[in-house]
Parts: sequence; C-alpha cells; structure tokens
Amino acid sequence: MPTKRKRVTLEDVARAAGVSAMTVSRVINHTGRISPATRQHVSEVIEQLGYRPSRAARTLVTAKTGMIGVVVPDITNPYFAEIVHGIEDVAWEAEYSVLLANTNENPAREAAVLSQLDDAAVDGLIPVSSRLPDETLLPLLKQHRAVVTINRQFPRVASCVRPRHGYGFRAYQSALYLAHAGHERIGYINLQRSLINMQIETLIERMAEHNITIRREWCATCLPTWEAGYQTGHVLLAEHPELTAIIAGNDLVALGVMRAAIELGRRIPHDLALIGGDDILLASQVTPPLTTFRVPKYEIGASAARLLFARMDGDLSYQEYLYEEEFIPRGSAP
Amino acid sequence: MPTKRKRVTLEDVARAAGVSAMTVSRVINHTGRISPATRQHVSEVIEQLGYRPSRAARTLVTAKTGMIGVVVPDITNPYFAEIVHGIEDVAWEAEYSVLLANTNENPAREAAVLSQLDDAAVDGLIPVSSRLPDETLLPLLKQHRAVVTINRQFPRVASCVRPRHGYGFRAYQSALYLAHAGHERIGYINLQRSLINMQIETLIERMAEHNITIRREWCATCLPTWEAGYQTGHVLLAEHPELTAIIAGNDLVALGVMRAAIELGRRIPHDLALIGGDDILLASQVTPPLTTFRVPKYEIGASAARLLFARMDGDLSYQEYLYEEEFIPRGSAP
DNA sequence: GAGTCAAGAGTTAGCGTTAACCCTTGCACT
DNA sequence: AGTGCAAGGGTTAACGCTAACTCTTGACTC
Repeated sequence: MPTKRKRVTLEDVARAAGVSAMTVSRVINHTGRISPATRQHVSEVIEQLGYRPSRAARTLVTAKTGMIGVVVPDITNPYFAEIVHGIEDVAWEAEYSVLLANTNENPAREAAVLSQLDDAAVDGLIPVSSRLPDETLLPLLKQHRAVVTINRQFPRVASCVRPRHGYGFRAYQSALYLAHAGHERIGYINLQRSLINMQIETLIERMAEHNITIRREWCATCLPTWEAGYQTGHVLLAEHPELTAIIAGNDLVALGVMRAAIELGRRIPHDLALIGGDDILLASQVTPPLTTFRVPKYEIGASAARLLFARMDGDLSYQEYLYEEEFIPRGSAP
Repeated sequence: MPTKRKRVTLEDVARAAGVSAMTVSRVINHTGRISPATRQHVSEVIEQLGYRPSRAARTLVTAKTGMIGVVVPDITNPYFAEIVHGIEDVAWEAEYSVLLANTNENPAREAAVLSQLDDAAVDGLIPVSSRLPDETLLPLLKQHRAVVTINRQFPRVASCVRPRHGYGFRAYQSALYLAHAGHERIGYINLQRSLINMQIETLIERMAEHNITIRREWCATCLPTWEAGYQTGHVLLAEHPELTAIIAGNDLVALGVMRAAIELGRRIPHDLALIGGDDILLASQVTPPLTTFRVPKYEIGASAARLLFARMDGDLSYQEYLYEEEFIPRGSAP
C-alpha cells in the first residue's frame, strides 16, 4: 500500500512561505501587486513543494475550464485530422486543452455529445462539419459562451470558417469541367448527412441550364468514407456502365470509386474520369493522381481556433473566414 | 446585453422540489436509497429546470474528472488517428471525455504536455508511441493514477498494448524476406525519435549473422512523416543508386520513398522493392500497393482504453495486450 | 410492549481557488 | 502635524457538489 500522498494545496504553500493564500494566488496568476522579494520567495516555495493549482477549484470559482471542445464526424478522415491539427496547435499556444469528440458520422451521437459538452464543460466550442440539421444544432450551440463553426454558418451565434464555395460549387464546377472535356454521361456521388453540399436535384437543374444532362439515376448518396465510396462505386458502375465520369463529394469517396473502377477493369481516366473534393495526401499519391480541389485544412483549423479565442475574449462580432478552393487538375480527370 | 442567465444549481432543484440537496444528488448519481415517488418527482423538476450538474464542483469533491488524456505524436498520421478512434469509442461508451494532445513529433512539447496533464487534470492517461526516453517519461507517468501505454512498456507503472514484435522485428523480417527474394543491396530507414525501433547497427549485426550485408551508408533516419520519407528517399537513392530495396519504419515514410523513387525513374518493384510498416489505408491504394505489416490500430486503441478503465477501477495488475502483426505481401515487394 | 432494524431522508463540513473588499504602512505634499 | 494615496498584502465568503454522519419513521421480532 503506497502512502497516499496528499495533494499540495495553495494553503500549504502559503503556510510554508509565511504569507496568505491570496498572496500565493496572486503570484501564480500574475494579478495584483506583489513585491519582487515576495514573488521570488513564494515562487521558490511553490517549486520546492511541487505545488500545482487545482483546475477544478479554479474552474469552480472562475467559471472557466481552460478547455475547448472540438467535435468531428470522423477523426480517421485525413480532412478532419488536419483541421484538428490546426486547432490543437493554436490551442496549445494559448495554453488551452482540446476536448475531442468523434461522432462516427452518427448524428444522434453528435447531438448527445453536443448536449453533454455544455458551457460548463468547455470555454468554447468548434463543431466541425456538423451533420445535424439547423434546427437541432442551433439550440445546442446557443448553450455556449463562444462557438466557431467550420463548414456551417450561424451568423447570430458563431463565427465561421469555411471554404468559400463549398461542396455544391465544387460539384458544379467539376461538372462543367468534365462537360467541357467532352463527357456526356457524368455521375455524382453526394455525401450523406453533409448538409451544406449541393443536393443532387440542384446540381441536375443547374447543369441543365448549361444544356448538360445529368440523370437522376447516375447519382447516388453515401457516407463520406472510403469504404462507402468503394461500395457505391461498384454499384453505380455496375448499374450504369455508360458513365464516363464521376464526381465525388470528397477525396475518400472518389478514391473508393477509383478502386472499384479499377477492379471492374476501367482504365482511369480513359474509361472513367474522377474528381474528388479536398486534396488529402492520398489523392496525390494514387495512380493516376486524383483531380480535386485543394482546401487549406490546417489553416482552417488554426483560424477557427483563433476566432474562437477572440470570441472567448469578448469579441462577439460575426467573423467569417473564407478559404479559396483551388482546382487541382491531375491524372484522374486531365 | 443579454440577460446573464444564472446557472441552475442543485440547490435550486432541491428548493423547487421541496427536498434536500443531498436527495437531489442521490437521484442524479443513483446512490443511496430513494423512494420511487421522490425519484420521479425530483427527476421531473430537474428536467423542468434544465439542471445540469457542474463538472468542476463534482471534480473538486470527488477528485475525478471524467476525462482521460490521450497524447499522440501526430494526429494527421492515419496510424494514430485510428488508434484515437478506438480509444474515443470506448471512452464514449464509458461516458468519459477524451482530452487530446498532439505533440507534433516534438519531445519537448510532449514533456510539457505530460507534465501539465497531471492526475488532477485527467483520471487516466494513454500516451501513444511516446518519443521521450524512459528516464524522462517514467516520472511523468508516475504522477498519474492510471496509465496504459501504447508501444512502450513500463510494467511497474502502466499496462501496455502493442504489436507483438515491434519495428525492430519487422525490419528484421523484412530484410530476411528481401534477401530471400534475391536482394543484395538493401537500405533501411529508421524512424527518428521512435524509441522502440531497431537501431540501425542492431539490424546490420543481426543480418550479418545470416550472411546478409547491410552497409551503414545504405541506412538513414528520418521523422515518421511522408515528407521526411520523400526527402530521405531522394537523398538515399541519389547517393546510393545501387540499392535494390528499401525497408522503411512505417508506411508514410515508405510511401514518401516510393514517390521519390518514381520521380527518379525507378520502377517499383523491378528497380526498387519497398516494404513499409503499419498498413494504413494509403498503403493499399497506391500503385503498386505497398508491402507492409498489418497492425490492428483501432483495436489497439480500444483495448488500451479498456485496460485504462480497468486500472482506474483499481485493477492495478500489469496487463499486456499483444497484437500480431501480419505480413502483407503486395506489389511493392512481391 | 420494548427493542431492533432498515428505509428514506436531512445536516454538516469541507473540496481548493479566487473575487471583492479591507487593512496597514510609508512617503509626498501641504 | 495632518492629509492623501498607492503599494503590498490580508480576510472573508463564496463557487456547486458529495462523503459521512445523523435523524425519523414504521414494521417486525420475541
């Protein structure tokens, strides 16, 4: 049985240093006026006793936790991992900790996570690509002192960081690009539960305005994972061998389709052109490399964190950081 | 200026329900004996007032935070992202939150993170593939009530989850495999700061026992990232065009080397064979697909979390979960 | 009918900090 | 000498919750 070493409290330090607890508190927090001599002395005692302030006690009295919450649909998706990386770096600089929640692309779990992660648990919140509908998400965000959304917009409640055009515009641009390259039978794979992407019908209508026909049956919806893309690719290509190009909502899905296409004996891009959506590392490394849109994921995360700290500091003005998506033509759709 | 809505406290609920604070506390925590009628009534009042317990206050008195700390070298490395995924799922089941810290492969930052993340900040800790030397890491782990390490071993202090053989054995096996395939000039790229991998000299010696020569100048060390592998690959192949095979510490590095090799006009596997180390998604998707070792990343994370909860529940016996690495021969080294 | 016991509550006393206020000095200025 | 004031530091009272007791009742035992 190891000796139950008791926590060193502020009081202990105060006693040992021969000062009041408040003085020690002031030394630690660099608040109030302390003479250099006292500061020095107290610091030494703190060092010697190995005192560490209790986060919980501090939180209880200041109502600040020193933590920010980050909610992502899927941490294994490189797109989100990069964003989290950016957030974490900025949080580290600001001496904040990151409470990470992964929702596994499950809206129910996301709602549960968000209602647990209230304003008492974290000082600020960054929901990344929330999969919840506005009417569910909004009240959950309102609980919080400070929120910055990524890939969603709630001007009254949160600042926002996102690619300028979003999935919808990318799909639109991809379709135009493919049409100009001569493709006449273009399929589109929409991302399930992603609420800001272009609906299939909208894409069809908008392309019709350009006299480009996209048939409803050439389109599908799936989860934004590689496996889902792979399965959907198999199904879509089996049912519609006439397709000469497919646009996917993101890179993982596009790469899943690419694998399916290769297994079905399609040569890319000769038999099938493919366009993805966020330029993860994987996209540039496959053969042929994937045509996609570059999105500055790390910077999006970092900016969101900076905006969040601004909000937490009381700047409640609505800020919107838009990042340009850069079209990256590569081998899969030259 | 919005009305500063005050937090609903346990006391408020107690008053509204006409019972004592303790009764409410017991209802919430399902402790003690409460009559069904009282429980029902209190629950309704809680619901009605929208009461949510304060984590901080609870932590202050129970000395439990409801959080576990997870420290990873690089969340954008799919290997770690998968492990975190596993941890997060199990933590979620257990109603625990995950405090994630990313150290960016920087040992100084890792040390700083670990000393901040003391036993008052989290109830348990999972350091994943720590890059710190034993003598630095050990005292930092001792601060904690419960620790489970991944890819490191400290039997007195923490349970451990890891692949059975580790980088060293994989390098050894890869070298044997390549030698049997007829390769005589095999290079090895060691992972910098990874402390459980085989040292270059050790590999050279052990291969010498099999009459296989690996020259010191055919070996290099780099960070476990794609970029580092890419650069190292360029350098190594430029300086030693005689190499017919390269073994890398992990998949990202191997894939970086693959890219470099392709740029240098090497055909893989004909001119250069490549073997990686952890079977990330990317490995199976490149052309040719990468020969590597499958490691059950999600399961490693999930097991570690389960072991951690066991430790937190007081089971301090040393547990070691070993996962078999499965050699996956693919196109890059058939 | 006194004693026993358990169910179902209530009471008290912190947990470790900091906000907000209060108290001493010493010194400059009139 | 009296006044004013700032520097440096102390006191007190929460913050919201739960551990550990205590108290009251009614049912059951012998």
